Amino acid sequence: MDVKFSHIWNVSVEEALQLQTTLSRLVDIQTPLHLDNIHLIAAIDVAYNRENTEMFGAVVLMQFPELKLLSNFVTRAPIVRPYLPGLLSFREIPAILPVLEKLSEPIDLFMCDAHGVAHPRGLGLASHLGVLFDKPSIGCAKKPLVGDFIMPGERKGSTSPIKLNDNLVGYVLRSRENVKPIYISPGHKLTPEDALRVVERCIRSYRIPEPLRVAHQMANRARRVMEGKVSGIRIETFEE
DNA sequence: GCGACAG
DNA sequence: ATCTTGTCGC
Ligand SMILES: [Mg+2]
Repeated sequence: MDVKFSHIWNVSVEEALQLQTTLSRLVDIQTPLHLDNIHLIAAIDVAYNRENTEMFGAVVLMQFPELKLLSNFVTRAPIVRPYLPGLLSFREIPAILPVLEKLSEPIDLFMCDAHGVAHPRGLGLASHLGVLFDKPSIGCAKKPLVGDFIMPGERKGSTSPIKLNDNLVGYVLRSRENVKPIYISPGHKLTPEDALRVVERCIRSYRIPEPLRVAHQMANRARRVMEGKVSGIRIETFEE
């Protein structure tokens, strides 16, 4: 899979903010998505080691709408930037970029554990990734970042709009009855309603949509398996 | 100046 | 995000 736009990642905070503003002009949340043409979803998540020195990324390919796990790709990368609210994409995208560029499968849509346009400058991680690869993307976060909204009803399926400066940027969705809701916003190439529809169809029995739930598990599994190892060689330590 | 603040 | 066992409620 090739990127449409590419830019350096080791930039200063000021440059990162400027890049977001520039790239946000390319974001499209107007063009409707034809659900019938969506067959392959790539869900992405990243896990960290306890020392906060390494990231383990997972890209899970799931068949839609059957939600059948097709494949999983993992990566390992050093943490080079601290976490700053609003700049998450500059920290996590570099870790998974290598895998995505090597993928040959025809990805129809990205689902990310982050926000899309519900972001201070309209370019959350999901939007950033969507623009770079020129593909539809959805942001599905566990906590709000910006925007105004009221809590949806306690019943599964209840929703409430998220507004940012009078603009609709997403929906809060109660994916499970009496359980904290999730925050959905389009990343790129689909509308807020489309993003909500896709996520709703990805909810199986848990709060987190199946693709992201599995990606989260795979990222953590990769950490368990790989951390402590060096270039594929198992290192064992024994006490005196 | 204060509070908010994805992962 | 990560550190962690039991406990309460649906
Ligand atoms: Mg995550």
